[in-house]
Amino acid sequence: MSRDCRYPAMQPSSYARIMNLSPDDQTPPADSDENAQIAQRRAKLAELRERGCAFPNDFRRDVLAGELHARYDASDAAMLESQPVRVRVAGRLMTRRIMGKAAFAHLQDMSGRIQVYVQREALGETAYQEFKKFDIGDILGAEGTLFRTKTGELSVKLDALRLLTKALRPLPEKFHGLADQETRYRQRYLDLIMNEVARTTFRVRSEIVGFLRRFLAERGYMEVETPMMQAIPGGATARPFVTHHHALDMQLFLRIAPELYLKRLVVGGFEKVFEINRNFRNEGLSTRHNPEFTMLEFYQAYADYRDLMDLTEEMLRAMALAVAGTSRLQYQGEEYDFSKPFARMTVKESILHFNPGIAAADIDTPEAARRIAAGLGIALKDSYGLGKLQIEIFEKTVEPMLRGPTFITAYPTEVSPLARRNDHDPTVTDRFEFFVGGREIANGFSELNDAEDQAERFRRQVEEKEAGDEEAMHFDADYVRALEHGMPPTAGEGIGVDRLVMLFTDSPSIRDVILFPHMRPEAGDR
RNA sequence: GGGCCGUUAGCUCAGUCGGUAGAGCAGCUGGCUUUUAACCAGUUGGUCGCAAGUUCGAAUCUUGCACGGCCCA
Repeated sequence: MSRDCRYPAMQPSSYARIMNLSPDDQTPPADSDENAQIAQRRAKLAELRERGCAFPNDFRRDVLAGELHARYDASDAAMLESQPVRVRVAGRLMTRRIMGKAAFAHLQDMSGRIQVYVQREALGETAYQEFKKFDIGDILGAEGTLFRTKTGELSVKLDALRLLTKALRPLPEKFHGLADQETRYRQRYLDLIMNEVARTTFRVRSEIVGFLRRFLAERGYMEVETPMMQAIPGGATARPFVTHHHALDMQLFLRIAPELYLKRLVVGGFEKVFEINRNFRNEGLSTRHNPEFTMLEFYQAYADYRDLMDLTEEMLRAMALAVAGTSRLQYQGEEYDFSKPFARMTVKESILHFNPGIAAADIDTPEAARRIAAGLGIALKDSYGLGKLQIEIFEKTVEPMLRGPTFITAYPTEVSPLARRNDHDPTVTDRFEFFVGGREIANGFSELNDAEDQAERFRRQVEEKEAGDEEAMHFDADYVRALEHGMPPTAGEGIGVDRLVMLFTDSPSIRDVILFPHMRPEAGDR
């Protein structure tokens, strides 16, 4: 590695030609937030350009910071001295302490940080002066020998150091890091550079998604991808985003769920399928809702909702151990134990359990349930039947109370247009939802495979849509046709991946677990 | 959609009763060859979110708007 640039310097004129700049205007136009520090860095970059070595790409590292710590943290100073280890590391300059003719600095790469020791004597006067012009945030390549400092930190004594990428903007302050929530979301790269918590959160997210894929693949499920753009949005009750296909001159919707396509695949003979992908719902934003969010959906023929509850319990218990390393998850000051059997209750049982003042008769007729719901201050529409009233009461009084892992079963048919009716009580479906910390994490059911019943339920949804319910479903004739070809008895489930990641990373907001959460445009961007 | 809170230097934050804007970090200059929030001395840097209003005078008071946070629907 040479400390000088290895390419002959270009003439300013040729540089200007390449960059398509006029000779008088070799610096890009200043942004509105330019300041003296950025100007200084631009000047340093311009100098590098003059020398023809602004953005080299010939440096190759041979080890990561984390690997060095893993291998040599146990080696003492004498061992490192007697058996010298040469290393080439690269990373972002995060800290620097210059003491005259020598300096310490930390380089940060994807695995962590390693301290480097820069001496004028070792580098030579020219390279050392270059080093002093580097800025926090610059990307450097360094080569040297491992040693341990007086205070015991594993470090690299450098004999060569190069600037690989000039950073034009200063990083946030080293001690407090980046604290502003808005900037953390809008400029996630800064959050990731500065905050270990952010890096950990998204590594855990990646581990969870990887775990889910392996867990399902090991059990014979096949991963598939189904349309994100759909002519008829289906599979959930939600308002869709609308877009337009120009060549076909037709309206398309971003999908609100993959469900109907995955079940078409079960009809087609792919009897165990899953998809991990984005859904889009045109709703408000909150700490629990992002317009696009990630769902796992999986379907299995010759299974019912009870089989899926068992599978879910096994999945989450194994995930806790594999990802968190414990079956006791800490979330926002509460602890949830995934090792014990998960609680199971029906909707009606749970309402009675958490409302000592409500008797079974109070939620068995529409009139009584309406009185109870109104008494709870719930806004009611005339169209609400008994099932919808029960669910409103459930969501208001029961959901927030479901702290530990809990399955709720027997959802009213009225609010479950895609689920199979219960054989003994046709007013409810063979469906469950799974809750932790008062939040719905999963939703699964024995699928409705009666094409005629499905057609009837679509018709009822269309009536509600025509009555003004923008979330009600469309009639999907092709889906009914698919069912008419015969779908084996099937169970299916959706798991909200973002909410799962929130739980596993102790994140209070869904924005903390989505790399680039949706934000309103910044002022001046519109 | 409603309520409350916030927006001041690149970053983290002060700013009293309305009286011409501050610190630390970062930057710049100088010193310092085992530091680690390095240290010592000096120093640059501001559309006080935006726009109106009140006032002799507004970061500060009022109104509206924008963006964000928390809570509620």
